[in-house]
Amino acid sequence: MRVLKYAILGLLDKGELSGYDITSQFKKEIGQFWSAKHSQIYPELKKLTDEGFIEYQTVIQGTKLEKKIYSITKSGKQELDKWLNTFSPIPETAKDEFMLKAYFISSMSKEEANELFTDQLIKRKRKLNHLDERFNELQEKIDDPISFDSPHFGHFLVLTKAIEREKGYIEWLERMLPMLNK
Amino acid sequence: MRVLKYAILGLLDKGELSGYDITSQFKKEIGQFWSAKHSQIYPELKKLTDEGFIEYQTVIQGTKLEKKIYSITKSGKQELDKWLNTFSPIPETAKDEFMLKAYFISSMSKEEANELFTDQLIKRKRKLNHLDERFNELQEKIDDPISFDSPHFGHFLVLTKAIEREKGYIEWLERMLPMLNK
DNA sequence: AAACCCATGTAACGCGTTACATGATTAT
DNA sequence: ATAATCATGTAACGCGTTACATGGGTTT
Repeated sequence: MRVLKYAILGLLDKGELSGYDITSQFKKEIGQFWSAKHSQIYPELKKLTDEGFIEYQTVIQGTKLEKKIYSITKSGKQELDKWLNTFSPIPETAKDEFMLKAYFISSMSKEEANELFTDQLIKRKRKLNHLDERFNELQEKIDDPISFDSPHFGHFLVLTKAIEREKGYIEWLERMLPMLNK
Repeated sequence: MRVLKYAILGLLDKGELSGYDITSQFKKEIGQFWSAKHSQIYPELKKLTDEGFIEYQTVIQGTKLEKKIYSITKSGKQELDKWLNTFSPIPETAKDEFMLKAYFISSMSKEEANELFTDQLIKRKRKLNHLDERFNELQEKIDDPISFDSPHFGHFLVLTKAIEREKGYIEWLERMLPMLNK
């Protein structure tokens, strides 16, 4: 399916970026739902350039350091739009290693299961706190209430969804934990 | 990380299975959170046998059809327990192609975004219905209320979590949709 | 007879991570 | 000076999907 291809096209449609910048983006906002390492990104950028979906200018940073600033082409924008307007089926499987362990709870003692779930709850709560902080930072940047036209609307969507995900996890863990305590 | 290794060990710790049976399991209960195709399972079974974590007997079905019934060894059970008792960090990224599209909402028109979100909502509701049906089927099999000791507790955990996941998705989509309508 | 399910395997290819490799620039 | 960050690439390996390949058993 080459999702990375579309992830890069989507990022470049927001603005010009270097390979390094793209790597950085995957560590931030969209990183909750998609990411890739630089070792995968650089070859993909080369491929997309060969295919004519993106192009670049070489820029000198300082005196020697070269960087390539990529931008999306008309052909690339068309390709992106095609993907954005494709309705895909929901994946059968959303892989989650913790839930795989949970499924095998009959292979654990009650104490072991309790520790596993408690550890997961702590980590999910910590993650929710981090996301809440980021949401507060976003709130300060936007003209409340946010709307479709805000340049931060995409960020708002992924942040609220990630927060929903963690809250849902926490709620479920807290609902299951009493069954592992007594 | 070889998660498939542990998925197979976990399944075999519940009972003896053929490669075909394991493939079937991934289409059912645990399929919401982990799965693999038979083309990946058969080589992995061979590898686990070589490593001494599982073993098999050949059984004749009918007159000619051979199948291999696998079971976990003591060494395999130890390996499984080690994994079950390892606390892993929450993954930074839980890949979700729909959310990647959502992040690129600024590349869509309001109408396109509305259609995308509406389509997703319909699909998530349909999935929730299927999961609810499966939950009702499970309810009939168990001595209500379910407890840690029930042989269906693992199934109960993954089903309730999958239902929570879909409900959370639906709730979030319904919260976002008004911003794409007006 | 045909369709569907049971049953096992391999081959080719693409996706993704870790490690290898190098060097410039900026902040402390 | 030193550490952190910016910047780009390749190599090796493992994971995962699609397709190729074969055949037996059961149900309609």
